Amino acid sequence: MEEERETSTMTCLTPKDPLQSPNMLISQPKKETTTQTPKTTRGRQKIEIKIIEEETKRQVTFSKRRRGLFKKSAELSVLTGAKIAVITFSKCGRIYRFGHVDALIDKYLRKSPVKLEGYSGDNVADEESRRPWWERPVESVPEEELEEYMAALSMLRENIGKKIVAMGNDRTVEMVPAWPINVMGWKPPMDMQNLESLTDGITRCRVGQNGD
Amino acid sequence: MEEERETSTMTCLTPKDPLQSPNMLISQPKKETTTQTPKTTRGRQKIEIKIIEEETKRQVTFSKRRRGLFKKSAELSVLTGAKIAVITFSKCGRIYRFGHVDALIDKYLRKSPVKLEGYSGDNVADEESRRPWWERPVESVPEEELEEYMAALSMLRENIGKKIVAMGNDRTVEMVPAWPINVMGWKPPMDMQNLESLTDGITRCRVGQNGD
DNA sequence: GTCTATGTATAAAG
DNA sequence: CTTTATACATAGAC
Repeated sequence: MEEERETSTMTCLTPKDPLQSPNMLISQPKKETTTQTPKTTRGRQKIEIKIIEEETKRQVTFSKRRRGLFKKSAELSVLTGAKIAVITFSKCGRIYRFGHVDALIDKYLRKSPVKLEGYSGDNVADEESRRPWWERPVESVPEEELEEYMAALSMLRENIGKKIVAMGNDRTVEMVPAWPINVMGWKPPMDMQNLESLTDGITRCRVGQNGD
Repeated sequence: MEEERETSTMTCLTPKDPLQSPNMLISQPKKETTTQTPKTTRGRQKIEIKIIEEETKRQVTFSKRRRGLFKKSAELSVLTGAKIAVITFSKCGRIYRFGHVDALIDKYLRKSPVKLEGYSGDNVADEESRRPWWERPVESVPEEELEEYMAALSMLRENIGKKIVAMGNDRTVEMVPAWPINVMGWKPPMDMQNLESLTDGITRCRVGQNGD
């Protein structure tokens, strides 16, 4: 059964060869048999890694590949004992999660403090503005400022994380950058590059060694 | 160059065939040539998805598969325009991240409120205990309570997220559970099952449609 | 890190 | 959803 494989694998994969004509595969009569197995599909086709414009096709791909990604995550998790969280925001607005995202986010935020940028909260009523913004009751924050307020509160929280780290947990290990991979011919997608970089303050951090 | 492929691919993959003797592959002389290409490796071997006990092997696998996972994440991201964040806590304590984790965590926390459980803060000095705990200066929180304080602050923040949702952003889309995949014969790893479930309060949420 | 052989994911079609 | 054929990931050895 495997006998012919050897001959084939030698010719099957030649990654250096750019494959000049991908679709000539179906037009070639391979055997002398006249009933040459009508080849129901062309099999998995090579695709370029760029945005799939066609809506339906994109959704199918998203669905298939998200499954695959989560399966890989699960396997990696089991094989190596690593804890993994994956969050996916689909283009049309759905969130898909893998792993105990909330628990791991919590763990992550505690161990990876980021820079604090001030939130002034100028627009609140006078009677509240005497207190620092983060001590004011949530209700006094104008609705249109809520998102900004939350971001600031988030950073406050992360700052506390920094304080905790400073308090003695600051044994360090290296942290890889957000885009560690360097696939040939591949670059980070534009929309990711454009996101604000909250990671500027992150260089090194430590997570617990025991019970990890 | 591709001509021989057809003959080979027909015999290459027969997933239904359990492959009764995996190591007979190397002992079989495939051709009549006496110099039968000594088969330098056995190729990729099938492995069971369970913890790899051997330290070195586990680290190699972690490293290879984490790369693979990040590459898949990048491809999915580019192909479908999805935004993806992956956090990996290796067994020995390293954090590896993919994507703009912090920005997406922030987005995630804003859109996915979880239940608030009280943090009483009983141990603070008297002069501060008149204010609600979350309005007290961080410095007044005893060091040993900091972690608990942070968790509570986190939940407060998420509660604000809930308020935002209630304020008119509550168009809903389905959220999948943390373990959506159902691979045959596969179950979530024990250590993930044991993590506290902060997701109890999460059922549905909405993320922005435009500019997403 | 690289290489090889093979297991697995998945594009296209039903 | 399932099937098919093929592209791609990766286990094992260096």
